[in-house]
Amino acid sequence: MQFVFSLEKDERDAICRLPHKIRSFRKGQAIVSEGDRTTSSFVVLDGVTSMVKVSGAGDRQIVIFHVVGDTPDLHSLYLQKADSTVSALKHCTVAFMPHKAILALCDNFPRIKDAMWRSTLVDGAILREWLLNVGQRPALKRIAHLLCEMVVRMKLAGLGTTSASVVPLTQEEIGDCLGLGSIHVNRSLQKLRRDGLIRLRRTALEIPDWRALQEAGDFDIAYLHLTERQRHYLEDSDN
Amino acid sequence: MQFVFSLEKDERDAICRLPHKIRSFRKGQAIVSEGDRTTSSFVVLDGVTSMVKVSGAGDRQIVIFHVVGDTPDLHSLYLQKADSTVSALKHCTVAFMPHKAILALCDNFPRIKDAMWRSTLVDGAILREWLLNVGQRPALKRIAHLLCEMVVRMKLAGLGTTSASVVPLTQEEIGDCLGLGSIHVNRSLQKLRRDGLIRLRRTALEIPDWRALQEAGDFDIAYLHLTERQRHYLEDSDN
DNA sequence: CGCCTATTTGACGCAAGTCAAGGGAGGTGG
DNA sequence: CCACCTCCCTTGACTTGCGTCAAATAGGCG
Repeated sequence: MQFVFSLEKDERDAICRLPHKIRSFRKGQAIVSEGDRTTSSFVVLDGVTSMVKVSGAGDRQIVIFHVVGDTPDLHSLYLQKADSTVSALKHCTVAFMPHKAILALCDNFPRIKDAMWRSTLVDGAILREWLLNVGQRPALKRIAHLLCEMVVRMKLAGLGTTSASVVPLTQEEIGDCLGLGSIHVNRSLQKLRRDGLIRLRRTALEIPDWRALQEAGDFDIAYLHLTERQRHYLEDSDN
Repeated sequence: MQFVFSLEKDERDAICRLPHKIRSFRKGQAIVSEGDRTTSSFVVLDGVTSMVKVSGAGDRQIVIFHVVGDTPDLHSLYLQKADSTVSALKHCTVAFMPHKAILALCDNFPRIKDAMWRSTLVDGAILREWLLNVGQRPALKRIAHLLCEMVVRMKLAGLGTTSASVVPLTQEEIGDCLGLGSIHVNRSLQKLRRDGLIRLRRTALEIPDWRALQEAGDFDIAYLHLTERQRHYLEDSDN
């Protein structure tokens, strides 16, 4: 997740010099489809992407989302065939970089390779927490938890703060993240509002009491494995 | 997952020459606990391990299991603090290898590093499928799916076949994998039996019709990202 | 202004959870 | 070798969180 920021200037420069092709995607458009064999990975320059899997019955599960600076399909470096679809949650622009160039870069800059590996490991840690969330927590906590993660990760990407942020998901999409129906999501959100834990109007989210929401969502930030630098960034920008 | 088998002899030898300490764990014993800062990773030599997360309310979610040849906590190489607990599902023996030695090995044998990275990516792919399973599929399919994955992965590890295998989990543990209560697991297993999809007596599992069970569980093996070699191994040993 | 998509509300049904109480199979010790 | 103990598994009765169907309302945006 935003692994770039744990690197030194020369390393970041090297990444920027990678051959790349910039493309934009409309909301809902697929960037990589399940079953694809890709020869390049991409970094999100703007917008939010979701990784989705579909069951045989046609039900959709969003397994993770990514924001500016993230590299959603880095795993395609080693896993030939995509096992899920990455698509744009809102209008996105991304930069594709050929696998070959990335691998060559990794050879020249071992620390970049390490940072990339680490970033895929953090995605794994998020996945584990989501599985706990979906498997064990009741709807209200699930939603609160998702909101917490979203706010933190958006803030790390320079979008919004802990007290005022944006939810780039429709209620149906929230349901697809959490294994809930959209109607139930709606009613649960209303309860969160009634309890004074959030104020939410359309996509604008306000959080009157950040600590209270974290508790309601059983949210412990540890699983995001933030670096020293990221943790400071969070604290410093906390009003 | 069993990344060793995609390597050449000299590479495997180098891994075997790693300094290591062998230890055994009783069923239920923790090998790594959430919050631990470890300085070594381990490979499973015998038995089955589970990675578990616990919610604030005390509910347990098994997020992945590992069998002989797997390296459950390779991610500790880059993520200092364990975000989940790894424990023995049955009596286990494992070999601990210091991080330093592993990293040095990675420098000398880049292909080992790649294989290790890849193996953590496959774990991620399994996680995604589990999230889909728990989030979207009804209890019966969830269980059938889990059984399918278990049988395949055990078989790859040289344990059991597609038609006769062993389930190293109690019904309660199956429930913890799937976000289901143990009573419901019990009733669903009975339905699978009534439908002739499985025969299960204690831990001994027989599968009369492998294809039928796969369909019942909406199981598509693609997400395991088997190597050429693994795929051949599966086919060759099919009765 | 009017269409389209997202949110909201209501009524009803069901899959899965919970509580409580047997039953069986292995292991252990006397 | 039997008796007991301890896990698991099984069964029954009841509850509930969440899903589903259907229809109304409310914002964006062309």
